[in-house]
Amino acid sequence: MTGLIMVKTSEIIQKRKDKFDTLKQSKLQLFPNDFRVSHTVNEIKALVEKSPETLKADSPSFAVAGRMVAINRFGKTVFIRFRDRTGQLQAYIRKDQIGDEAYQLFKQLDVGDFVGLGGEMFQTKTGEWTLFVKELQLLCKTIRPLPEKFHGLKDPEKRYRQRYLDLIMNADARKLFVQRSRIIQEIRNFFLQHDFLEVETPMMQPIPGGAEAEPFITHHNALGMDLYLRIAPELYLKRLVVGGFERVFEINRSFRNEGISTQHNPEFTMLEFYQAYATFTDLMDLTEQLFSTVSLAVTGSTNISYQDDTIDLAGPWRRITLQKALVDIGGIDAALLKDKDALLNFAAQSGIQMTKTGRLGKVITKLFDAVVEPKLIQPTYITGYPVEVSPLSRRSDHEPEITDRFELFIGGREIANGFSELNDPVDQRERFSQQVESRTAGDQNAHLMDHDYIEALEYGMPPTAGEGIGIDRLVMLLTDADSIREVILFPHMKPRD
RNA sequence: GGGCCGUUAACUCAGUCGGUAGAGUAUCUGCCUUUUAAGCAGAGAGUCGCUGGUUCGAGCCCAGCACGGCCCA
Repeated sequence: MTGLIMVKTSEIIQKRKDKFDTLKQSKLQLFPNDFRVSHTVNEIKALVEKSPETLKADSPSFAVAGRMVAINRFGKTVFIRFRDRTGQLQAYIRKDQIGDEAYQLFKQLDVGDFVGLGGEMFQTKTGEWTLFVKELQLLCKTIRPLPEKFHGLKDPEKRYRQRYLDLIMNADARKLFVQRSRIIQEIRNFFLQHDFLEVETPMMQPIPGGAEAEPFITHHNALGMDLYLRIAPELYLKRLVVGGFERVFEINRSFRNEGISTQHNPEFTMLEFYQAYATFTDLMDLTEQLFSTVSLAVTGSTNISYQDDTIDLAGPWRRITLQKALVDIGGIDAALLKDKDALLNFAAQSGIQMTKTGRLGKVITKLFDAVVEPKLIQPTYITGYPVEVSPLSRRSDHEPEITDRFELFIGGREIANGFSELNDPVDQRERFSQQVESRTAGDQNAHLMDHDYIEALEYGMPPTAGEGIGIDRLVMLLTDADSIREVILFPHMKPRD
């Protein structure tokens, strides 16, 4: 027995296992795969709606399959509810219809088992359309009992670790992940309709770039080198613009080696897109269109209710500079904004902890996160980001110390980040050099020098604007979810034991 | 990293002042041929997250740890 962990099996599961063994010994196929389905539940329901008279007169036969989610047993009859991918239907089983042998078999089945059913539709006394079962076949025997049907599965830990149980038990969870799929499909359609090309770029990168974040490190044995899981696809997508793909997008999984919270999962889904001959203001217009289109398609409205707020996604959205937002929304004296020490003083007095004391631009954006961001409930574009916090953005023609960049905030959270791309390779090299200096000075997340990317720029990237949108956060917004774990099928969890 | 809360039957949850562990659903047995969380009668089911401590005695008090939730950083 050494090395074996003795797990005490609960009574209820032990009884199921005993039943399982008994059924197996009776030569019954517990896992057949020869049942053929003629209709889904929804197809049958559509026929009920469309031509109930035909169903009554002609009694056509249906073959359906699904998981039993409820069983009401009487002496010689049974009502069951079963579910396939399209919906739920009631079936009625009578001993005098399916015969003694089949009825005895059915008595051995449990909620959760899969069955194949053949029969006709009829209406019960209460008028509910129900499948009158003529033939019945077990399609999959289960050993573990499902959670109780009335209260369902509530324990968040179990819902995340065993998402399949959440999906079986909770209609809301099923609905949410269908919504997520539709949101992503709508985004894809939108960009395809706007003549963008969908591409795939490396997830394993020799130099992680495109964002300020800590990467996961992995190792390639044959090459004998470390590689990094991407923190963003940005620098590869812009290489494609250099290559002549003037409009590209990637719905990408990216990875950041940071803390886990209701807003952060180590791997997350992002949309990035790049459009040549466009500016950051063009992308602001495009994003307003995108969100309105997706929201309308998925929720039926551009007005959504999120937590305690009603959010209007129909554009145009408010556009305001970082400086003005700090003064008007954050209540900071405009005179302080040019003075780093004065700002740090203000932060200290207001009880705002400033962990990183970088340069003025860093302090300003930190302060913004604390005093302005939570107040940006309605969609708001913030513009006028300093060059030093925007190492990949084009300088403003009017004010060289700020960039042609915006961030989008909705519901008090950053949803998107976009800018006119820096396509001057000389300026880009200088920006990277400054980042490397910051890194040497202790900023772990500052960019690394990427000579290969600069070489690409030296071959010439047309004027271009690009943007990244956090898909998980967008899904949260459109599904009224308060935690990122609610919108990711298998969120990262610490292993148990 | 810090604070607060949680972890008891398969699921959802009670558990008083520290005195041998409770309910509903589910399960099992019996009855029941139109139920809607079906009903009636009966039965079984627990390493009270883990490890220590205090105590005659701990689900309950104390300490540490694990996992989870919320908030803060």
